[in-house]
Amino acid sequence: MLVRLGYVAMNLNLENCSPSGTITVKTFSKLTSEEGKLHRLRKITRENLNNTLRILRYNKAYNIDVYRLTSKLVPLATHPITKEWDYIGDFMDEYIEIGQFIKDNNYRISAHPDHYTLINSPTDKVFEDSLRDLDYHVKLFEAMGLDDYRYKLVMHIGGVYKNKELSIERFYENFVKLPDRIRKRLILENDDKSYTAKDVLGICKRLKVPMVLDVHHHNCANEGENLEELISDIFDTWQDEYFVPKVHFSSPKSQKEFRSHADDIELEEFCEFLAIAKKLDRDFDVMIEAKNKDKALFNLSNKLKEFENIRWINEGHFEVL
DNA sequence: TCGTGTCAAGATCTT
DNA sequence: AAGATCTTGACACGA
Repeated sequence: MLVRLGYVAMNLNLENCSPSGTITVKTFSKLTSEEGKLHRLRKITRENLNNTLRILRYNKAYNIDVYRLTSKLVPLATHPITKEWDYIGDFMDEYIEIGQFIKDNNYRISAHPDHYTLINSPTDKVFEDSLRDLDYHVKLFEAMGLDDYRYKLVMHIGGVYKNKELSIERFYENFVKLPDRIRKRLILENDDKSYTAKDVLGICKRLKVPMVLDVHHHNCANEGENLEELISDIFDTWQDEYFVPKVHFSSPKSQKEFRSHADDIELEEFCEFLAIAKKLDRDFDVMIEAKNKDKALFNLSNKLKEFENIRWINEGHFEVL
């Protein structure tokens, strides 16, 4: 059973390498000339794209194949205030270079629109804004030349709006309404409050969409069902996919702040999950979601070296025997 | 330069 | 009905 590790957006080992630089609307609005505004947006975007490439090269050096792009690559991209700006056309060369690097190395790259993106909202405006945000993510992937069967966007189901059943129905309705080029990118993840792994599994089966299992979220929100009984079906949602199943993993910050992410990954917990997954013996990828980002990945990976039943291949790959 | 309040966005909980 | 909270990294501003 081969397992690959990945991390999210930021790299803490590289200095001055944020891929998420931005500007506030307030500051942006204070700029007087159109030229100055454009200059500022372009400067930030150029730095973000450059730093993304630096991170990807770093990943290459350390054999890390799995990585999530930040949603903040382009500052204020979906805000009406920048509507006139062609953030794709202005950086076509950079997008192509990043995309080519990803494809040349056969990396598994994803993105995760944030929790304001809610396609099951009963409010039209919220749905429209969400559509614009999804469109932004998809445009970036398209500009990078990343196809829709390998390069996915992970999304949650959304709000409950006092009636879960109706809200799931509205999710189905709005999901099929999405343009093909957006819908085909989407895969779904259980959240830590509203939609449990069991809920999302049902939705994924019906829509024939792969499910990302978030182990920590499952521990936060479940109705007594355990992973052993769900994981086989969850992994089966990846049957026809190019990549193996993907799992998100984080550890609770504390007993009191259980839902918050800890700095690092708790080894024991992680091994418990490996034992559950080992029963299926299917390869899968793990997205490490810890405050210490890449450092948390290395911390975990180094500890796994010590185990007899693990054949450590490199920082980003190991085999469970 | 550093510390801290604030920031595009929605939902949900609290009052 | 209005306001606080969630959650987050980074900005922005004032000391």
